[in-house]
Amino acid sequence: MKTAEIKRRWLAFFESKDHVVVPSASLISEDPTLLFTVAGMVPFIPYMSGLIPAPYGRATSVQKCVRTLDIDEVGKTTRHGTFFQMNGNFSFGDYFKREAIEYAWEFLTSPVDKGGLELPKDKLWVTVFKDDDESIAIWQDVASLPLDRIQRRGMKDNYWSTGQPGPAGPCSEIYYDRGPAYGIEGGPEADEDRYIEIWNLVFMQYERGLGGGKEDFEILGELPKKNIDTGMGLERVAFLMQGVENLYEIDQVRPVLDKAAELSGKTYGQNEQDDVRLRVVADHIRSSLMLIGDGVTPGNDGRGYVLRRLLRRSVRAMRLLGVSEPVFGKLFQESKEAMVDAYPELENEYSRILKIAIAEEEAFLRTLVSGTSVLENHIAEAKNSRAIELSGDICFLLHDTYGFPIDLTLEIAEENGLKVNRDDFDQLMNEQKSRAKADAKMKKAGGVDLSVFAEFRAQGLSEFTGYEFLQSEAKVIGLVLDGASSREAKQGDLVDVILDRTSFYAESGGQSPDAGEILGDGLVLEVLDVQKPVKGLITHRALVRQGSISVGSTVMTRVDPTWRLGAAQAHSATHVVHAALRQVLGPSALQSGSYNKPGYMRLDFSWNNSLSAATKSEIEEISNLAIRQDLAVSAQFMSLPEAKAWGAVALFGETYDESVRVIQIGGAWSRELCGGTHVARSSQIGLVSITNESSVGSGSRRLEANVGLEAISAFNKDRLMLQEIAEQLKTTPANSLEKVSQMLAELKEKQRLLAQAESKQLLAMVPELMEKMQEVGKGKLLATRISEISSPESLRDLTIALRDRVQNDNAVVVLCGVINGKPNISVAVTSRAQDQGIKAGEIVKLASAILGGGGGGKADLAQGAGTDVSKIELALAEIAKSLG
RNA sequence: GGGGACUUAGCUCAGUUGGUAGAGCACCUGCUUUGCAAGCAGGGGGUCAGGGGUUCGACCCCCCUAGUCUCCA
Repeated sequence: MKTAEIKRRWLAFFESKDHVVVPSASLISEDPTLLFTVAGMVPFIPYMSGLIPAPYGRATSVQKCVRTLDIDEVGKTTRHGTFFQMNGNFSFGDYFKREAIEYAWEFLTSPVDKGGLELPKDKLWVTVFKDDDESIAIWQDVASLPLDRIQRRGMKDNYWSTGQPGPAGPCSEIYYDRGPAYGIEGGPEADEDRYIEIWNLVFMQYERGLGGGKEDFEILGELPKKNIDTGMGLERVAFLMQGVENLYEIDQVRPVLDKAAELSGKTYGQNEQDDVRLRVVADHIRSSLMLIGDGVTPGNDGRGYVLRRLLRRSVRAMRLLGVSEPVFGKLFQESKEAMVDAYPELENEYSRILKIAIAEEEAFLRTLVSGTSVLENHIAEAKNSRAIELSGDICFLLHDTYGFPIDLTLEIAEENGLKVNRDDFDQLMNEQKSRAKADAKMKKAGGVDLSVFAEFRAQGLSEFTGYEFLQSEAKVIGLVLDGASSREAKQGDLVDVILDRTSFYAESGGQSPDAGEILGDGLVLEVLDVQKPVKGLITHRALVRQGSISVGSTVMTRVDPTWRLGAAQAHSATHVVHAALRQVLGPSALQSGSYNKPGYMRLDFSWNNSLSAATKSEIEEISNLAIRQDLAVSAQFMSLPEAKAWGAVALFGETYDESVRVIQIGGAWSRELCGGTHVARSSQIGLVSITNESSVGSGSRRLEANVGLEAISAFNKDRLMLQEIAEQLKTTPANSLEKVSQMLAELKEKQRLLAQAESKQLLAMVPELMEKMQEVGKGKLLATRISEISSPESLRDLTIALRDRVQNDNAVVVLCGVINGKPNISVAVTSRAQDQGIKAGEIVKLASAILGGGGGGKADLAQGAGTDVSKIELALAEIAKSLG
């Protein structure tokens, strides 16, 4: 049975059992502490923990997941994949153990023509928590399983909790017996490779307290609402049903593996090491495809870095298989075709996905080239010094600084007959890891407890009136002082205010929060920040200026109209610039983040090269043209599929409800899903002026612009500056540029002429100075004072010129000159004199000490300076004496 | 978020404990020669990313800023 077919059956089965079918959430987790959606239940966590009331009693989903913790195990085992799909059914205070077990058994064992999977009953085993007699009874009753196929296991295997206070409970797992060829008898307790876990049923029934980790804690009591959370690994079931050996050989993955084998000329199944590499490629390509599809772009931190690693590991594995040409085009094509049945949206996204993948492949091939040359240098060096191994710090340097993978270092070193000090490398690697971890620990201390907001959220959603109104009458639902709920806040308090409705916009979608006041009878609060700590709940962080505020009272929210206009201008400008950007660069230039506040906007987007000045001007021009055309800006609510059919741009990492808000500027000219506040017509934006374009890491660029009045005042500032420059140059602003380049050219020419004249002058002095050359001891010495010299460089050049005249003799040239009122000395020694043990550096040291300063140099040339001009003759005499 | 590194001629890059800024390619001139990266001789081209500091003296050491690469969390 095809993987996509198992998925369809799953959803149909639970839909028939009155479950709401919830589409897979994005791989980009809504929870900021998680990089990715790592399990099927992640999107339901707020409902499980009670933070937000569940909108339905029972639900089902097939959730895309990415987990990279065991990335090094990929390809080596049957069941470690970085991308996988988790089939789940969930109950929020609705059904419990009996139904959960009944549904699971029915789905697994009912005949194919009845919508089930028809797994043979005698191959299924079950584990339960050791004290959970209730579950055992249900299993016997529902499935008529003999007791010897139900195994009791302890806390470690069959008890679920998050590791922290909150819901917890026993679980029951279903296993499939692959048969005696795969291991010993004795059930999952004995061999988890023969008996493969396919489904985990979690019965959340207790509230757990503090305590160490996942095994040692106190049970506080029963949960008021018991939940069911189950997860069936889609890939595992698929590989069992498809009669293949592991998850890399299922229909959604195998074609990539085959293509990689074809490209490398390898035959799968002949060599274990090559097989692992082929599986790594197949797994990583699929994960990358899905991640890019959900809007992740390669980067050097967070999610982007995980994706980059997956892509680069694929390139590395291909290279170890003997392929060094670019291959992503072919591999991604296979992966897309294998996945598109289950995820049709991949078809539309594919050209964007491929572009991003190929750009990363090219970038990595470049770093491999430069890394290879560094490695070759070190190998040559090691061979020259007859070393037998490459040191660990060189391998670490290659990995850490040049991004050159250790496996490739090992391979290439081996080809050159060198070993690698792997222990030192691992040690350095661990040091780097603990550094980063220690830092993360420090930063994490600032975590906020959101539970205080859960009770307010349970009373309902905060209504946002700010799209239509700047002011709203509202009732005070709650106050939070120093993290604790409070009845009242007095003058001077900094308080979080929760209202039943508000005209204040909370920070989201890149738009900064509204500023303004909350007013009441003798009451004035200055609103400093507006946030949504929990989905659906708006809090106002405010300072009580006058009077006091209490729960239950009626207040008026008043947004500062000037602030709001500025914010709306900036946000609409962001949409306009985004549309212009895509018009110029094409649809792959997708916004990856934004920030805007009155007068300023910032837009991050995926793109590989810096923008030329012409491109920037073009974007700016299109933006301002759209502003001048006075396009209508409208907002309307519709379903997500409707919005997508309209071609509205959805931004990744944002989560959208069933009903989404689409902002249009000039109809189809710009359509984006957005919850922000906007101007009514594009002309109200006034002006957009791009100030800067820069990189935020490889593959990601940032545009910044001034908006409205800010743009005009920035222009004014520039104009004033240009005027001042023109005045200084005694010309007009229009002619300033020409004047400056003219002046620079002139200056350069003058400097050139000056240097020429000076060197001519210096050379002219040579014959005269040569006459002062004396015989001292066995050699020649020229030690004299120069009257006219302008710089230490000239003094040096002259010294060298003189030495060159006697370069075949045993000779020393010493020149002293006064520069800026200080005595300078320069000494040059011919090679024959150096052979006699004469060192220029020592002569300078001797002289500069007499002159009251310092100096030094090498054997052939040295320079120094001092403070006492009157000592020059003495110093020269001492030099002559020392050489004589 | 934390670390490592890079930025030198139009291009690719050397520059070894701070003391004369270099090579190859490209360019210009001349000679030789008429083809597959031609040869020979000569020549032009540098705010050593920008700014500050230490020093008699900084491409080199220290600090800041910008751009780029890279690893780890």
